[in-house]
Amino acid sequence: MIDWNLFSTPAPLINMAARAFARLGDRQLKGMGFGVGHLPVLYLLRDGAAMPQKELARFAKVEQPSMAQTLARMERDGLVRRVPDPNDGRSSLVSLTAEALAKTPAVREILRQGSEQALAGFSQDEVATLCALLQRLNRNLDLMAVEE
Amino acid sequence: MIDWNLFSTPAPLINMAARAFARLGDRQLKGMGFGVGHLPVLYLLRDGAAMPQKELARFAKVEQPSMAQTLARMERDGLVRRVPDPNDGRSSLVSLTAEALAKTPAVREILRQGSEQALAGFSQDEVATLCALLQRLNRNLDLMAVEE
DNA sequence: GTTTATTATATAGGATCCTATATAAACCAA
DNA sequence: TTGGTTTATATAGGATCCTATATAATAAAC
Repeated sequence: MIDWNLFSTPAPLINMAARAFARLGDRQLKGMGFGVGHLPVLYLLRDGAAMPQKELARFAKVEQPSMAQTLARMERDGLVRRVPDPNDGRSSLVSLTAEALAKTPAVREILRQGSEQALAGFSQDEVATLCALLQRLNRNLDLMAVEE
Repeated sequence: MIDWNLFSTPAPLINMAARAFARLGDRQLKGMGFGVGHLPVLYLLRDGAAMPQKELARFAKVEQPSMAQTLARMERDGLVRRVPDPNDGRSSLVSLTAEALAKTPAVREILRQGSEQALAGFSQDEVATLCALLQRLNRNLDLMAVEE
């Protein structure tokens, strides 16, 4: 029986960590013109690929309107470009601009350093354990979202 | 060397889990007139206590303006009440209304069930390990936030 | 081939969070 | 006591996410 305690149950701990990661990430990426919401897009289009909004939303696990807004902000800031899909008049193919693409290695390095610092004192086994437990948790949460 | 992969590093897994928890929580609490942002407030004021906004923000680990907005929405919805602090003219003491207070046991039960379902298949040891690792991670993140 | 259903985006409205800054009360030092 | 600092809230502006719904183009059915 879990007690009504903010620290003995994973959800509040995960919420705190997610907000801390977002604050730090925004702070570190700000100078380069990025925000944490851009990261899944940068990751998915890192090799210069183009893909429709729908795919980006699916891989990033955000709802379609969330991705639409993120892409609108990124387009406004010159980070992505949309070209009409020649095979589907409803769809556009999104890709990073040359400027954004050029910055992805630096973003990657910043994230690597941040992750390293956040995991200071963790053994490789502990990191692997944490990731494995989080993956199992995410699978359960995905199932709960589907049910009814 | 972590690779540029969304699933081998804790941050994206934590972000996904946090959003999944928030979606589920909002869905389950909606019928009772609550949202996930209310939870730290409900927890901290669960015994009928009154405390200033500053304390609520500190314990919930959100910035003061975030707590101010959450309380404004909760006051608008009749969930909290503010009375001027007799000892400090700048401050108000926030407490739950009788209606909100009456619902906290049901909220607690809904959260308990949700947590149980999210942790389906986890042994008690695994839950404890996950919480311990998350607590260590949060301590590191707190340190990183302080550093300049 | 027209009608209907599905699918890709867009828009509306709102919750939750953030940073930066303004305001007002309280405290403290001269 | 007055003037400067600290402290509690409030406000402004914006990012990220959500649900619900509208629009437009494709696909499927008849």
